[in-house]
Amino acid sequence: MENLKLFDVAKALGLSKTTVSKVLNNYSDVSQFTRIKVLNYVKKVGFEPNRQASSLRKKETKTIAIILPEINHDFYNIVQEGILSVSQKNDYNLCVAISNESYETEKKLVYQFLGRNIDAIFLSLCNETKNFDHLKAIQEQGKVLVMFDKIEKTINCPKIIVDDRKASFLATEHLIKNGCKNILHFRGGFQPQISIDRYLGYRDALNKHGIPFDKEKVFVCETADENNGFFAAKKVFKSGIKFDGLFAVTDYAAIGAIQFFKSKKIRVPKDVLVVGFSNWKVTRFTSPTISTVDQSAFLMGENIFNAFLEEKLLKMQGDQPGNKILKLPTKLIVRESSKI
Amino acid sequence: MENLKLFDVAKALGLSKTTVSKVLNNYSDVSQFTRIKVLNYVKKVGFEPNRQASSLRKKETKTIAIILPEINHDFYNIVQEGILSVSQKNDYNLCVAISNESYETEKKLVYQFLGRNIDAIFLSLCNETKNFDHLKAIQEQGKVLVMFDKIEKTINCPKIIVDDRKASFLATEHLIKNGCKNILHFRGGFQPQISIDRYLGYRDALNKHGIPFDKEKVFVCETADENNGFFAAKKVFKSGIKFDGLFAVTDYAAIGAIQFFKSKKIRVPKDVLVVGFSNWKVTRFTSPTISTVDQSAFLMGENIFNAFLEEKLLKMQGDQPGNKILKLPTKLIVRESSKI
DNA sequence: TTTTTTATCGAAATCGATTTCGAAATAGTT
DNA sequence: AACTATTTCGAAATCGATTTCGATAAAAAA
Repeated sequence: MENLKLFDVAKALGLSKTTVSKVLNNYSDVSQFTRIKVLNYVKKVGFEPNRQASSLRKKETKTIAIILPEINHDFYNIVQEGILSVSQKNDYNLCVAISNESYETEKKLVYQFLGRNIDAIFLSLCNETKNFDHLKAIQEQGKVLVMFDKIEKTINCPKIIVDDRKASFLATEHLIKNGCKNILHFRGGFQPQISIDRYLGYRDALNKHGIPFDKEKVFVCETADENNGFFAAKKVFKSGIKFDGLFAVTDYAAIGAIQFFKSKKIRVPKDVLVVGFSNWKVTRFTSPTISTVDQSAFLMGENIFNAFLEEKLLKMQGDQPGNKILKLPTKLIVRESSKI
Repeated sequence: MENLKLFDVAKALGLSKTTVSKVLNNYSDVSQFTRIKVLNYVKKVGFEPNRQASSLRKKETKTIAIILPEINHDFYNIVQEGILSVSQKNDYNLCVAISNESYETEKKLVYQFLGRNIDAIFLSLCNETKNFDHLKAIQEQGKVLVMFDKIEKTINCPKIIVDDRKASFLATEHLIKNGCKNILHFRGGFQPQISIDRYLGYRDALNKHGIPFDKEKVFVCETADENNGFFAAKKVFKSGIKFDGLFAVTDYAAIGAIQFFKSKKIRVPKDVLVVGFSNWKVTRFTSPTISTVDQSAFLMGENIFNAFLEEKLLKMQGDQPGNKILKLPTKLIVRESSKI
């Protein structure tokens, strides 16, 4: 609480700054007796070494940055909560920044954070990011990069995602098992991996159950929001394609579609079963409530931070960055929109 | 992008570190000629002074912390977005932490951040916080404190809120003007100011329109979430109180109430008009869609950061912390739940 | 021309820790 | 007892900037 300095502590104990600092940094050349004396005193007076001075010398800021494409987003919020739950315990600070789905901003933020010597960057890519030099820069500067959710496979770093493909397979299979024969898929853009994987999972399920794939039933929702979903549904409707199920790449796309269906008196789930993706809070409150895939976001957050800790160890041993892809389990949540 | 140091820049230009640093810090004792030479070179090679070294000397970290009661919360998300929109421009970093509505955590976080010499703390209080010593500590350490949303009036610092009382007055008046004579109010706890103000706004409206206040019609929803709203509605129902309108302290309380009403075939808005508070995303997607009060969260975020900048100026002039309360405008958003 | 101001620069001290390296004391070996 | 090895500690260098203060040169005043 006060503004004690290392020197004050040392003087009070009749020791040198060096020794006190060594205790605090777990050096071995301090006697047990002295160590305990120091620790007790430090605790008593609540001394904490000045962060800036320490960082300057140790080249470690105990601060990590997270760059998100959007902030008002249930999934990312809970991921953040998960990270904070572990990072706060480990005495790390978390700086948040938003790229707003803009590559330029993303790049700028990365370099900005590098200039501040953060220890690591946790990143979920923008949809439009195609150049990855800024990511390489992170590693060239000896900082840790952990990617999650929207990742880039060609970059060597730990990656935490959910098994989108399998989750989408299960979601689609759920529709099939509930009698759907003509299942629409509203997919995301062609860029982010998650969008591709969800599409592939959809196809996997059709395959397994011998339902012929019909590319007329797949619609691209670039931003995967409610308007996108609404207009995709409208297109489907106008084209006269037969359908009795919909697997949407996000909950918002599903919501948009359902809004359109309502406007045309197409009943959900009577006429068409709908499953979304992400388990956004909203889906519990719409009517009908919407079936969806829960991505265990909190768990993802915890794993992101832990991956960072592992990576730090690797680096201390002089190893190259790890390249594990951790695929977390998902859970299909069945609600009214897909209950027959 | 490189790891240049002040010394490298100085050497390259045939100057001393001192002079280069002076240019970068706008000292007056540098000739125009030298100044331009330095600035050009610095820009060319992209030199940025080491943050930790600079902070150590200047005692300014260009980092601010925001402590929120919850994170997965539309209002706080957008406030955060607003802050970031200005802070990123001003070259500040924003560290986020969550108190989880726990006083102990809030206190711990404050002291933790103080230990890291952040320049300011932006804080929305926990509902349970009754002791404010940790807030005083912020100011005693010469750091800036800005409170918003859930504030404590007795602490001297800039405060940014919306005019909860007036907004609630307008929301309630809207119900009255639409014919409601028996208006319920689901209020928050007795602690946070916003909860009190919303309650007072409700009473103001009744007063103005000559509707007698009936305390039987007010129910406390401590956590103001959907369960709270549900059970409050249940209590109302069981008690047999007559009602034709509901003004709820939060959108979630409103949602919970509507869910209960549905279960009892009480129709919204036919039998009862409902208005919530906060304009959460959800309210656009429920059915009926829910009338609510928009709090201009983004604007609040911008104002929080600007208040910090002003405060910094005051401090430089040696003045005491300001004590302005800035009340931002709100907007009543009428949707299906209160349309007759 | 001499003296005083003013403009411009840099050497060195400083911020507050960490780390290197050597000294002193103690323990262990022959 | 003499010598080596091991503990335990602290003086001083270091991290990379900022700031103080004094030196020099140039301009202004006498």
